[in-house]
Amino acid sequence: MSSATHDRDAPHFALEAFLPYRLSILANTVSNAIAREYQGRFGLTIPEWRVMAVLGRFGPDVATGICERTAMDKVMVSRAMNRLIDGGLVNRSADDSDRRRGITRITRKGRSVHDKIVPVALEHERRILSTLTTAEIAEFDRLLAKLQATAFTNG
Amino acid sequence: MSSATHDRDAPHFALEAFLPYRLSILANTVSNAIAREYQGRFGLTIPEWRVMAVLGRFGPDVATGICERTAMDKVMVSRAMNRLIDGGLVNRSADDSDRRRGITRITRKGRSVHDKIVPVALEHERRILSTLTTAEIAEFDRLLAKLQATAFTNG
DNA sequence: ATAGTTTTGTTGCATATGTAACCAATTCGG
DNA sequence: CCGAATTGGTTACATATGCAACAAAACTAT
Repeated sequence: MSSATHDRDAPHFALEAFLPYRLSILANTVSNAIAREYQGRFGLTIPEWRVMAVLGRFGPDVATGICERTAMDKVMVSRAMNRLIDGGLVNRSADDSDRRRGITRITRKGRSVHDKIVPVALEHERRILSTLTTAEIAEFDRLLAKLQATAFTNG
Repeated sequence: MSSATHDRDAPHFALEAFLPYRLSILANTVSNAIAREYQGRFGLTIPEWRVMAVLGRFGPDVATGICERTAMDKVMVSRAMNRLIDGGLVNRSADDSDRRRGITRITRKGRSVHDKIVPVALEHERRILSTLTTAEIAEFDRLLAKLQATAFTNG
């Protein structure tokens, strides 16, 4: 039978139910909202914020270390760090024992910005998750981790 | 006490546990894998594929309609459609009752490509979800929908 | 020592994407 | 009807991003 959906023996495909599509939409919606907020209130992009978050938590590190902890490639990290240096939020000094490496550390100003963003970020997360019960949050967390593990394995 | 994590009274923030970060990583991992596959096997980008999917399912439509059904903005849709026209997968004819509107329809060639991609897409989705049980898939689906609903509301 | 390889990070180029300006067709208000 | 606002879609420009080539430093192994 010929229905409103235009299929003559065609395989049926519903984009709006397709997991990669839905994941992409949700992640982009969330990311864009956060990006606008960080940009507006702190003048930071998301890559910059990720670098700040890692430096703020783990202390001085080299670009390669930041790459691993942020899942960003080295080009993105390099550019984000250079913008942060321009803004005076971090500084970099050569590692004397290996002068290819530049050790980046957060500045006092950077620490101050970092400490202002963290509560905003956590509040944002809380707001997103506020639609779920505690049990649902835990479950979503668990499923996300499971998916992430296999996504990386296959990719 | 001063631990390995570099915090002196600083708010603690764990990037790897931050939901927006995790969502972004997972969505990008999945999207990139799919994008490579569609590009390699069918020469389509993801925006192009979304347009094809909607035309294939709902039949001829105008760009504005495609925008709504794909959650892409009109610039992206315009560009994707023009590339599809260049490739001969869709064609466009002016709507005589409103000559601003261009009605896009899938061609025979486009339909053939569409019908080849759909099983590949579904198989990809199946593989991603293969780590979850049926019940978990249903639950993840439900939670995703809940999150999506509020994300759009707030955003 | 020294040539070849690996590591670290940057730069160049090509592509992707969003915002805003824009053009053309249509509708709306009087 | 006619000028103003609206709508459908494209183009221009500014950014963002990924890949590959690169330069410099440091290893490796003879």
